[in-house]
Amino acid sequence: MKFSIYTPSNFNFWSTVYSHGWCALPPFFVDPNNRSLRVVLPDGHNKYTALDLVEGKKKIIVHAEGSAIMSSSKVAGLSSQIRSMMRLDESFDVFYAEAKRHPHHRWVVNRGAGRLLRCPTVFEDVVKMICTTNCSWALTEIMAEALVSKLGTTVSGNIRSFPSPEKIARCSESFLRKEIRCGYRAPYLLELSRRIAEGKLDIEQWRQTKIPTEELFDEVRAIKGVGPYAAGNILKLLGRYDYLGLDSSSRGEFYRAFKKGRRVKDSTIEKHYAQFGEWRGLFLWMDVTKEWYKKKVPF
DNA sequence: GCGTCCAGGTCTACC
DNA sequence: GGTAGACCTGGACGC
Repeated sequence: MKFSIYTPSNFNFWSTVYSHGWCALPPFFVDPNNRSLRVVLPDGHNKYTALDLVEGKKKIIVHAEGSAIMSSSKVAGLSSQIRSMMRLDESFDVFYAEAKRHPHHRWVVNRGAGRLLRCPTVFEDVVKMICTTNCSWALTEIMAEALVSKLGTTVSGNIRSFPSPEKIARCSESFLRKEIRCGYRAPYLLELSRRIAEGKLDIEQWRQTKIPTEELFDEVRAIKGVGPYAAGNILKLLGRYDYLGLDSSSRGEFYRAFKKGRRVKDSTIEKHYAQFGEWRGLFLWMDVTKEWYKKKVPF
């Protein structure tokens, strides 16, 4: 079975898929032969649906495995999750208007960049973000792969889901350290998962909340293992771009692009991006990833 | 093959 | 409020 999701005129499928590293972390899977992105979406209590997304003309074509007809309510639920992941319901008009004003950023408009792919759940985004801290990207991939292969639910064949908070909450700290290879991050992931599983923390409402960004930043920072870098980037996935979320690679890219490789203080970087107001974090990310669009985005 | 060193963010204790 | 050291892993490097 297949169905379609119509997209805004300034949406670019592959620029969104390759907007950052998430598409390389399971259960996401980019199939270069079929030019598709596989996603695994939660679908009720401990049930999951695997879907292949393909770029269409002004739409995303969604292929579901098998020929069984889905109910309209199920299609609506899956479509809603995909719209959220692809950021289809957020307005980027102001962002693109600002990008047009700066010759250095006109490529952003032409490439349809700016929408950052996110996971079906905030929980998956936060866990993966913690797994990016203080390690190489290769180790992040190892941790994500282990979470899915050892704790995920089998959907079909070798396709597995990202584990639920309840599934991680039932693990021992030593299992997370040794089998998932998340080392000292184990107690952080355990505490987060247990608080959510016990109903003491609801982070899924972060995508809808109207509270000021500073307050939301403090809430995100209150999670153990989430410092300024991780919180700034989690906020970007929540549609708030007021924080830069600097790490070694984004600092390095700034030094290279604007200071001829010379190191400068973070406050200098912050001053540079202050001109972009509430979009500053996204403009920083555009500068960090500009070269990706020439090298990494295949389509 | 083995040992050592380093890079990568965050937390905690201490000043 | 600022700083130092610990946390853990993979990779690079020298032997």
